[in-house]
Amino acid sequence: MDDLKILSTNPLFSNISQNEIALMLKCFKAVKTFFTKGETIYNVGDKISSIGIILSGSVHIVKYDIWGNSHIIQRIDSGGFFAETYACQKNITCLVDVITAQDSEVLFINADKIIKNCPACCSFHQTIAGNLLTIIAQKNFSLIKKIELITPKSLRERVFAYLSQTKQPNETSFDIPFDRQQLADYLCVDRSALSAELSKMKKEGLIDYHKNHFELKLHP
Amino acid sequence: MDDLKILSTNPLFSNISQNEIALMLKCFKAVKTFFTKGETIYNVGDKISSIGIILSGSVHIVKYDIWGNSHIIQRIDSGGFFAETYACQKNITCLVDVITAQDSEVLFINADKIIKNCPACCSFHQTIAGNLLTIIAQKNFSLIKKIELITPKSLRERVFAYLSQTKQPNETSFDIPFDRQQLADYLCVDRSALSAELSKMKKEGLIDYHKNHFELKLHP
DNA sequence: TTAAGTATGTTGTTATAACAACGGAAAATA
DNA sequence: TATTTTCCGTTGTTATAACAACATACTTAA
Repeated sequence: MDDLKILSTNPLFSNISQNEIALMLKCFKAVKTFFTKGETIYNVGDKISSIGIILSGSVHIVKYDIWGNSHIIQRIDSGGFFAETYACQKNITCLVDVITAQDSEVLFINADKIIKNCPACCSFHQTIAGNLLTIIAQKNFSLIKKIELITPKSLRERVFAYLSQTKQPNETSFDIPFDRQQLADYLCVDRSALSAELSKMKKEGLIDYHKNHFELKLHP
Repeated sequence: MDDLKILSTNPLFSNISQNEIALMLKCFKAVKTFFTKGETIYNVGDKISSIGIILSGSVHIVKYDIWGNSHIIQRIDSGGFFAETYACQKNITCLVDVITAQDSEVLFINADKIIKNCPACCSFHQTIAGNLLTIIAQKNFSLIKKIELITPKSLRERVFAYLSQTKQPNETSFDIPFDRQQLADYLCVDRSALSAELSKMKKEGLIDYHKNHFELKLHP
């Protein structure tokens, strides 16, 4: 069964064997549902209790602005999952739509089933609960770093924030994984303005760089 | 014992009685430690495995910029807790310092103890694990909303983002909990610029407001 | 090698928000 | 009520980044 192979690559099931996964899906009463392209899986306003894992296909997370225009804010492909933030909380309603981008198979797992132990108190049950916690904590961490990046108003501060996040401790010289346009998108600034600021910083002796290789010169 | 009363107000222990809390602390091998004012609880670079709950006193979360200047980014008072994001992940190191702002008593609970069930498989153990998950998911949610607020570059878009986050569905008229200065801080903009933009939007017929009461006029 | 295409840097203009400074209204206090 | 303080809006100036347009490498393919 191919589904188990896909699930075994999912961080939710890391350190759990395919045999154990199969057992858990029964225990969780997980439900596999087929959606045709363009179908809505979750709606704005929904109360959500299940995490969705994409077995095949892909979905879009769609957000509406105040004028009613829709914007795709995220695309999740086969093997990915969604709604974990919602499913772990009661009393909140969904702020986005989840819509299939193609014909898709989605596996739903009720978050309560993960949190509450089955009577058998099986060891892999603890593992998946811990995995879920770690996943959400990781997302938390990356959101915090993102906020640190875009909170500063000035372009120079954002560049410094990014460079200090990216560099390893005790290293001043390092490569970044973005080209200029990607870095500009990541920092939510204009590319040419970024280039201009970078070369200004180089002239002032604050940094040095060549292509993707950067160096911080903090004590000139 | 006053500690139990403080803990029972902590969201980590919601729906758990004081008697049960007392039992759990033993089960978790929770450690209470006294720190004098100015002592460092966690350092940048630390591997962290325990959540800290403040029984008395308060702590500062301190972040260093690239020049080595320190900034207090959060203050946590008695009853609050910290390091939950770090304690739920292995393989990451702490990016901040945690320093006591006054003489303080802190209770440390190893996150693994919460995740992994005790042999007794007690019911309140599940409750606290679920609480922890909910807390982190909630934080996640509020971080996402914060990012939505500060991602738009223009002041007007930020105002719209805030108003649409704050209004109830199917309501166009509502109160906001901030005065102008607080709202400006929340949106990371200048107060007078915010006032100017708001009155421009009112002139254009997009919104109406009086003090804290706002109305969205989307279809003029 | 030449040609085409892409990534990056540079310059000048413009829009926008920060900032400073002030005036008036409302609220709090005496 | 009188006085002080706080809050909010307004105006003008300035700094900054977006934007457009172009120049210059560097890459890739013909």
